[in-house]
Amino acid sequence: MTTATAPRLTAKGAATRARIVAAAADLVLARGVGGTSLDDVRAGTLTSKSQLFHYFPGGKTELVMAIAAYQFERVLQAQRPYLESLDTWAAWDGWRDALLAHYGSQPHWGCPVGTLVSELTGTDPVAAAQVAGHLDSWCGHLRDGLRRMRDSGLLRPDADPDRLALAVFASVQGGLLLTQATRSIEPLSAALDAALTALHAAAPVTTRS
Amino acid sequence: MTTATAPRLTAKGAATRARIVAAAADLVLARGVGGTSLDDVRAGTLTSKSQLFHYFPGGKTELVMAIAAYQFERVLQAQRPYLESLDTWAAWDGWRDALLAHYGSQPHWGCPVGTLVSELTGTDPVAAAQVAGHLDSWCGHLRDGLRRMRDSGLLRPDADPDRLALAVFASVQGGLLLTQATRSIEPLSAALDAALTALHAAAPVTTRS
DNA sequence: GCTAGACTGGACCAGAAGGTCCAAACTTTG
DNA sequence: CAAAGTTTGGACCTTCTGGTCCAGTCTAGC
Repeated sequence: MTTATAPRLTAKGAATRARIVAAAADLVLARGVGGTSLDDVRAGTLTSKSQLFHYFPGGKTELVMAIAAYQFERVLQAQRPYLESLDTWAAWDGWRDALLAHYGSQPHWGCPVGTLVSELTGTDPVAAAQVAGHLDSWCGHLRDGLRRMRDSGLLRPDADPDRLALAVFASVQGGLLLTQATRSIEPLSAALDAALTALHAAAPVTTRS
Repeated sequence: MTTATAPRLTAKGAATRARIVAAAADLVLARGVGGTSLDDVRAGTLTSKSQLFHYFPGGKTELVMAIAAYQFERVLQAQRPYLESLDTWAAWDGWRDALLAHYGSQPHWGCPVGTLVSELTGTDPVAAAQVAGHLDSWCGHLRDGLRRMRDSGLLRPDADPDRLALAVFASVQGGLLLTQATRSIEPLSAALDAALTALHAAAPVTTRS
C-alpha cells in the first residue's frame, strides 16, 4: 500500500529519485522529520518542488517512508555478513564489532530507523507501524540466529530465543539512543557487551567462548 | 540559564502554570513535540495564548523544558523507593517490577524523557542537552547503587559500575522504545531481565540471589 | 524528426504555526 | 479603598509549510 510511485521511471528519473532519497535521508537523520521541510530537501538536492511530488506523489509521508527503507537497507549492509549467520559466538562478536565500527564512524549518532519510529508514532501512526516493520525484520535476524544456536546446542534448550533477541535488540536501540544523547559511542559499547554477556548466560555450562 | 520564569506567581498563577504543564505533558507524550502546537495546548488547558507566554516567556522551548522536568520527576516517583537504594539484588528486582508496573499501566508507551531527547537533538540541541541531563541523573542512581554493591562485595572488584549502569539504562530506554513501537510491554520486560542477568554475571561466584 | 510521455522549474496558494500586543479583570497589599 | 502588579482573553501579524498547477524542456521509440 501507499505504493503509487510515479508512472514509469527513465534512467535519469531513477537517478534523480535516488539522489533525493539519499540527500533527504541525511537531512532527516541530522534534523529529524519535523525539523526537515520539503524546502530544505529541495535546496539540499538542487531540485524543484514539482520533482519532489513527481517522484513522491504521496508527499512528505511517502518520502519519509522511502528514506526509512533506504536507511534500513544501509544499516543492514553495515552488519553484513554477520547478521545473516549469527550461529556462533564468533559471529556475534563480529556483529558487535561491525555495529560499533559503523556507528562510531558516523558523523551523526542515533539509529536512523529507531528515531524515525519514535518520532512518527506521535504524528503518523500508520507510517510508524510500517517503519516499525523494518525494526521487526532487523530483530528477526537476531531471533533466527538464536534459534539456530539453540537447535545446535549452543544455547540451553530452555532458553527463549525470541525473548533474548528482543533484549539484545533493545540494548542496541537503547545504546544508540544514549549514544545520540551523549555524543559518545560508549553507551552502545557497554550495552552490547552486557547484552552478549546475558546471551552467554543462556549457554550450557560446558560451552565457553 | 533560560530560567527567567514569570516575575512572581500568585497561588492562582502557580496553579494555572501547573495545569498547563500537566496537560501539555500528556499532549506531548501522545503526539510528540513537533506534533503538538501551542494552539493544541491552549485548547487542551482552556487557557489563552497570552497565558502561555506569560508563564513561559521563552515560548515553546521553555514549556517543553518544563514538561521534561515534570515527566522526569514523575518517572523517578514511579521508581521510588527502590531507585535510591539499589544496594541489594532484592532492590533491583523491586525496581524492575516497579518499572514494569508503571509503564505497563500507562495509556501511552515509551519513555517521556527519552523520546524528548531523541526528538529535540535534531531541532534544538541546546534544549536536548539539558533534557539529556535528566537521563544522566537517572542513570546516576543506577551507577551509585552498583558502586555501593561493588564496595560491599556484591559485585566483583573488577566490575565496572559505570559501564554496567550505562548498559542497564540502555536496556531500559531501548526496551521502552520497542515497547512504544510494538505497543506491548514485552520488550521492556525482556530487556530488563537480560540486563539483570548481565548484572548477576558480575557478581562473585559465591553469591547468588 | 516527431510525437507521446517523462522530467523540470518556479510561481502560487491556503492554512497552520509561533509569537506579539493591548486592554480588561482580578488580587494583593499598604 | 486605592494603587501596583498579576492574570486573562483574544485579535492580530509574520513566517513557514506542505501541496497544487501549469508551462516549458528533454528523452525514448517509432
